Amino acid sequence: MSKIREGAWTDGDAIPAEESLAREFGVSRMTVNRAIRELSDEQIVKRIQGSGTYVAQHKYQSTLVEIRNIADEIAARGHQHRSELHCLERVKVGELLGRQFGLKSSQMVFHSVVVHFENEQPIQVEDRHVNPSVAPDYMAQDFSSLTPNAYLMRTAPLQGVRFDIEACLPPLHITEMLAIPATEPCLVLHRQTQSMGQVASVAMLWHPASRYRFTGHF
Amino acid sequence: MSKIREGAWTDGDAIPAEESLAREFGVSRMTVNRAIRELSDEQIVKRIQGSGTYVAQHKYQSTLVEIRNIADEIAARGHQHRSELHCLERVKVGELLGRQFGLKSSQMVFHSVVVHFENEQPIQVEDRHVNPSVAPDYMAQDFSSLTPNAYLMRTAPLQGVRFDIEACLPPLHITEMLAIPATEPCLVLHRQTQSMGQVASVAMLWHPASRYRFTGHF
DNA sequence: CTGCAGGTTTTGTATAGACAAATAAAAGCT
DNA sequence: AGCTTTTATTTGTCTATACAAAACCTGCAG
Repeated sequence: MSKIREGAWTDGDAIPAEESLAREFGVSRMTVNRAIRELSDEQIVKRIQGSGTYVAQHKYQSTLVEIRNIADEIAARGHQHRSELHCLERVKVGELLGRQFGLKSSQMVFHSVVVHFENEQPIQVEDRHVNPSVAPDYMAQDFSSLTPNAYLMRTAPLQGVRFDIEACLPPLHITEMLAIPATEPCLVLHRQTQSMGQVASVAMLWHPASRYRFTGHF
Repeated sequence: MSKIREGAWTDGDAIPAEESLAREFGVSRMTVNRAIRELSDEQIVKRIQGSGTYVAQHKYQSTLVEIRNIADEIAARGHQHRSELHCLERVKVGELLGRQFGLKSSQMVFHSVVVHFENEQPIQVEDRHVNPSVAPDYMAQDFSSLTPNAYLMRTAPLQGVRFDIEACLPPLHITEMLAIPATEPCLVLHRQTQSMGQVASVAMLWHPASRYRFTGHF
């Protein structure tokens, strides 16, 4: 019953009351209520109890990119996923990373580098540092069968994520792992996850520009 | 009536039927129905007509990037926005773009190139093609005071957006407009907007890697 | 055992009615 | 006029009922 969408009410203010709409369309008020409530959920109209409902002028042009676990993403495309562990070690966190973790620069964290393949083509280098107080058994995992991401997800309840996406010319060792020429830029996703009140993990995800893009629709 | 949220049903499969929940909590089935429908909207449970409702095990680690109008974005940072019109013309749409618009390759579309500045530093090249049947007055606008984006938003009701983000080494004329060296990659946002059942606009937004990133949190 | 038919369960949707809560407008008082 | 009180309007929520649609289960026939 939402033929109201195409309705030419496109303006800044009021639309008829529920009761009159119900009479007009020959349906009950509950039905109109639900229809309008759904429009309200979609930010298309704004309802004010006691006053009326108004069409929302903003209609944000906000489009959204969804960022998921790389293994799930590849599986959703119906492709084959494989990963290669290049490095798994304990290292000093250092100054810059220490600030992100909220640790002293001399403290130790886990560090892993995993290359993810989609149909045997390298598509992501996952360079990750993990807070040992959140995932003490990190070093004992078999990351060829379970991605670090999936392990952390099941081990530590995710509380928050901060991330940003940038373009970058990759350093040499990244170009080698991705098997790309040194002149090809990368899409880099930085992701910092929080769990149990601490920074659980700081990851840099490198994707070759020629083989990867973030995509979405609305 | 959604004290079901904290409920310790956290598992992979089924929860009681609406009727039994209604009896248990002493409310009507409609109320239970609405409560569960809202949980379903939030992807917390999955409902299958004729079968039952199941708690969704995924609980996606989906983090979201929001993409907005560049002028609003800069204003939100408290910085000064200015734009420079480099090109405004009618051109043949060509084959590749024609497919995106759903037009024959000989038909004409509007084309504009605008450079956006944040605090007098070039931060985005907006290369845009517009379907004249959606915005016939496009050429008559003053794009130094109003961004093409904002004009289209107010002229044509936005129905859908498709986009993707990629890293790219820019062509020469882009590097000149952005005042960056030829070796610096760009973050490119392709955006295709739909309005009134047609493709209204196809835009390529070029950002210098050193001065721009998409960012978000959750 | 297999396959089909029919009945049962469960969600999806619509209806009419009732009351609460918030806002807006009108009336009344000083 | 300015303020308060009352009244009306409008949305928010819940109830009890009814039927449709999809999935599941059971029993029967072959």
